[in-house]
Amino acid sequence: MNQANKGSKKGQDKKSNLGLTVTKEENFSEWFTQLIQKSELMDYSPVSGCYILRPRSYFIWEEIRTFLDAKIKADGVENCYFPMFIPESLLKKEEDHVEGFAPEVAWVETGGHTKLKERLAIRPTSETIMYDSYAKWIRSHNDLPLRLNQWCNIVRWEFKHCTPFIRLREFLWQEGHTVFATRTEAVDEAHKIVGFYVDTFKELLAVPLLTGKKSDKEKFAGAEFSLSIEALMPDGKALQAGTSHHLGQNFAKAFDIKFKDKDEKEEFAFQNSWGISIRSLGTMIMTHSDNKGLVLPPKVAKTQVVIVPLLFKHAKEEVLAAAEKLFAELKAAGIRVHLDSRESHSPGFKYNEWELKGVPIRLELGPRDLENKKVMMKVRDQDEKSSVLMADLLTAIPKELESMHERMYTKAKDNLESSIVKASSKEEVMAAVEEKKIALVPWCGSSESEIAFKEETGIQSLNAPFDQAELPAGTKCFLTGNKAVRWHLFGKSY
RNA sequence: GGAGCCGUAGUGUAGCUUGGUCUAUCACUAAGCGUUUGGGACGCUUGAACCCCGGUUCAAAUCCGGGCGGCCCCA
Repeated sequence: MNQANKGSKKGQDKKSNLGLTVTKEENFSEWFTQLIQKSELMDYSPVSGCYILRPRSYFIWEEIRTFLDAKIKADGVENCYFPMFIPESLLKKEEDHVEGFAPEVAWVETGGHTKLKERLAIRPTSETIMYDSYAKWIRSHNDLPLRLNQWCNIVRWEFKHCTPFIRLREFLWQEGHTVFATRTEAVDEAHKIVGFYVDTFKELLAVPLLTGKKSDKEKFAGAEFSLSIEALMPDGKALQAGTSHHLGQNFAKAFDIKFKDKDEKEEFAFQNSWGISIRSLGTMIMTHSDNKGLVLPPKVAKTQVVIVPLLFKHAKEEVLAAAEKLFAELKAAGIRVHLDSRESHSPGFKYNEWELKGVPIRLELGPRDLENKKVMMKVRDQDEKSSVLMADLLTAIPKELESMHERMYTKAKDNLESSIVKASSKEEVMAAVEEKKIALVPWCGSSESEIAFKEETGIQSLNAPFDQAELPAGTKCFLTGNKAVRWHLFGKSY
């Protein structure tokens, strides 16, 4: 590497490369890269843009999946699995859709040594292959609604620079594809799904979101409209963390998804598609972590509590026995606990290591503590340690985990809210972005104005917030000076 | 879509300008043993590297071409 990561930190051993060697503030992207590698979340693979999810991060994805899966199933969605290969002819059925995805589709052209008659796309998203089947399955209004979801991987061959968890060539996601007899039902569902996503991010990841409608330029290829959840990262860039698209009858017409209604009249169906991806992890990591390493929301931490026994020669046996007893008790209470009784490392080393890995609570147990029937407790997002009676731990720990989650969410929410500034001109928007903020502006919504502005400044539309304050009569668009039709968020985006 | 920088053990690096003395530097790390352990312990021992392909040359980590990969800036 170069100078960028040579920067040493005061208060830290100058020789050690074990911890982070840059701060979040001075070099955000280097900080992120070091963080996710050193905390053993992720590693690079031999293929550019394709990354390895190690157990510590895959666990988080599994938790997200379990949580959201339960929500959508309770709402009536069923899981399924479609093939990852899509014949070229199918992919081309909806015009806007192909046009949107064509530049980044990866193709399979040979099987063994034989050239295929028709090349196969590796799914960049599954609308086309799923709707081909939907057309066969849906005959009558009795077949509706059809609400399927799949958890899978997809491939989009990005040519921009890839970033682990954020922009990848292959990634994990869920994609829901639903079909309704009426527009109202479909539109209602599209909004309901956004609510599920907001809950998931809040309850599990402690990440607050901006919910709203995408501009015409930024909407999904082939959609009538797209709803999105956006998070704000510490470098001032917004990150689209999930989307819920209402497809209207566009795909139904292209794929001939028709049903007979009660009057025996044939109608095209109304559809939605919606998804969140592994990107949610990137959002969470960037939002909470600090210069000591990861800070994991307790609910998704693979290890919630680590016990570090202080093994002095004179009292090793007693301390170790007490630590093992404590470990067994916490485990029995359903807490994900790890006992670090390695004798090859000093306690200080272990403290730093577990902080780097983001473990929410550390318990230190030494001879002095043992005498007093206490342990030292350190919560990851707090500076001070506290001494807790062992007898109180089983109630204290769940409480601490809960309040840590609350603090993380509140801190992120305060930051998000203070980062939105109202603006009424190009210059004000640019100034806001310069300060790592995002701007709420009155806008006319025209794609031409957005394209030109993005070309000039790199600033784009994010979404139009659902809770819209009323626009004062005669408010002008911040770009064109024409009549503004809504408030819209603008900023830099990943 | 354009411009630039870079690629040496697991990590960070020295060496490249001016080819040879490189049997490749230093630190961290890893493994083993011993002494240690309340915020990144210490000693000894042992491991481990020139991105790939081609070219120039008596000789390539070093020069040239291509590829692959990484970083970063602009749009």
